[in-house]
Amino acid sequence: MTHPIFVSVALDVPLLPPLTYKAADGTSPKVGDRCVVPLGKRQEVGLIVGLSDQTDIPAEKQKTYIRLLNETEPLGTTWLKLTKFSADYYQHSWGEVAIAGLPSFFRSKPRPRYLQSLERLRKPFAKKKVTEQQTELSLNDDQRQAVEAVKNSHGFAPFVLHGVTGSGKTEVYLRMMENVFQEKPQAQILFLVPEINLTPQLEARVRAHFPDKVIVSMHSGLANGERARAWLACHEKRAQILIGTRMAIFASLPNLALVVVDEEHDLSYKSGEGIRYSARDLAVKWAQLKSIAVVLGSATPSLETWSKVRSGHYRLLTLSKRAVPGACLPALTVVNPREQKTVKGFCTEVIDAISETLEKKQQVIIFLNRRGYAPVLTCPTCGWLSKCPHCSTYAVYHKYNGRLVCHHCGWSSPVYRCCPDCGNVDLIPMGAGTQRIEETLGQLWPQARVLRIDRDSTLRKNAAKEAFEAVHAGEVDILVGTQMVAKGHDFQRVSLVVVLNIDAQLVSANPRSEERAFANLMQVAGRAGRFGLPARMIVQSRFGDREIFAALAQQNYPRYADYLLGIRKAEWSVPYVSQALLMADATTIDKALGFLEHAKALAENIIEEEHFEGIVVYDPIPMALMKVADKERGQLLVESGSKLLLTKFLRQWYRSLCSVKTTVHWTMDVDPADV
DNA sequence: AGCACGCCGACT
DNA sequence: GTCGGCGTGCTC
Repeated sequence: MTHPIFVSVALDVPLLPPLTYKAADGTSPKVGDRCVVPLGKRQEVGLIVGLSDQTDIPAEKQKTYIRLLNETEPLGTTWLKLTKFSADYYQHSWGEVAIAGLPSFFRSKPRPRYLQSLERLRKPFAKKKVTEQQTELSLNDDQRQAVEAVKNSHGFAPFVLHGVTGSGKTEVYLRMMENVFQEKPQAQILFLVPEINLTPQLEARVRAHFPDKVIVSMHSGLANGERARAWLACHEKRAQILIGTRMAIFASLPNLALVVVDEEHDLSYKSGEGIRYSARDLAVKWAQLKSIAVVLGSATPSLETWSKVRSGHYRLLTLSKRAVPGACLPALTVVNPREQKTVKGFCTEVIDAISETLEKKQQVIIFLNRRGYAPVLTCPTCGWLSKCPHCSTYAVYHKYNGRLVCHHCGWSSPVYRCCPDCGNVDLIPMGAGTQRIEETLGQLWPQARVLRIDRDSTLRKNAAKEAFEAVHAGEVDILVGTQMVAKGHDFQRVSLVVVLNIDAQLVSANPRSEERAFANLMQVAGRAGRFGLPARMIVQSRFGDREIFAALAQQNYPRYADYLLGIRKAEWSVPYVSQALLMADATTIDKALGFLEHAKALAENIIEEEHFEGIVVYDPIPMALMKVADKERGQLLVESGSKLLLTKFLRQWYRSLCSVKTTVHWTMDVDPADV
């Protein structure tokens, strides 16, 4: 095919297979090149995914591309395979995945001074100052074995690096990377992290360890230009290390030689809108397509990952000891607030422990997974509750700015001076969030320096960084906060961790909520006792006899994970079955459910006619949070013991759904995080 | 997804 | 009589 006349172009349009265009005279398109094409009345950037010298398209429909964009290398075949796989697996068009994964500079029509802009993007990166002094840490046996295992692996090799907080996972990642570079100096490494702004320490360590490598990062906080620059550096092999959040999975890395997914259990790897992909799962796919090693690291791996360890598909590397000399596990106590005297929500045992810790000039962390002052405001006279006018949930009372805020749709209003129903002026905040706990701490220990860390306190740029620095500098005695306090920060003098209000997660209807509670508890436990101080962890819970606390006391993740897997297997639920969720939203729940009923009938037809026995279709139900931002939402679950069968079925079902004429808006979520 | 075409309601 | 609502259908 020396003169391809026709090119097949993937475009960022739903349900559309690649379209055929004529190559412009004198151009030599390659698979992986981008081009600007006419599409109806508009012009779009598309990706050439195929070449041919003939077509079935009638001549009057044939159009020629307007401009071939080949000033950069074409996208590689593995990258094309990865985006094609993602499109098929998550039920989108190829172009939706491939084009949408590009930075806006490469996905939009070239602006007038395109070539100059391209040159500007190629400007070399200034070496970032290495702030952290590199100290060569020696590895313990566990760490050495893990590093060796990856070094000696050949071809596609998925590993799970399981190690409690403080067991030295980061050092192991660095050595693994070092080995890759030793063998192949031009290699590229993809390092995925949950949220980059919460892990500046990690990025700094990677930079300090590899001062000679070009290291770029990719996350949603990046300006368009910066993102394009990082993307191009990866694509043109000038960058060797890419540290990024889930979006980095679609970066072009022609020399990819190792993938690391840190905190692989983290929910932020699953995209919640648009193409609902799991960057962790696609990381494994990347590695498979490239025939390289992938390392999934966590103190509390997801059950999906753990089941693959147990089935022998992933190889387990365990770091059993805390690598920091003198570090110890905190001793766990569970206290029942129903059986003990409480003061403002704190059990007396907790109060005593906090006082003792403060007297010893050590630090306390109080973990509470609920921001705001109070989750709901109520009128004691008539029973009015502060409902969000747009969602089926309550608006949270925020005292510092005197507002009611909906945490789901963002609705906000000044707090009412009196009950809007009966006029009573004494509205009562019910329950406690981080702000109220902060206030209570100030009342109980007026001399203590209290700092709150949650999404509200860290809105301002650098606020989070400054807050964490204050803790490090010892300017804080009690740190109260949400999950944010538990993520990736090493605090020097924490010897007491208190967990409030974990019970909601232990009695939730969502089967995965308990495993997340465990991950949260393990993570926050890891904040204490890192530097040789004997440490305690006290959890206030009514369910002290649950398996979760026995496993937590020993910091024994395998015990708990195997226990949960046993239950899941008996219940025939995830990860032993694969699921997909069809979600519909409309102005009324009846419309949404009506559409889903129709979708169910279509599914049942396909199952019968195409012999998809083994696919289970449930009934449409309103979603747990039925209304969000004035949209009423319903969902329909389908499930199968065979992932392959489910994927095949979904493709057919998706096609028939696309031809349903409806005003109902719907999306499909393959491998949903919550059902 | 856009964007046009098309057929029914309230305005200068 | 037109402006514009969003239902329907197509994009090589």
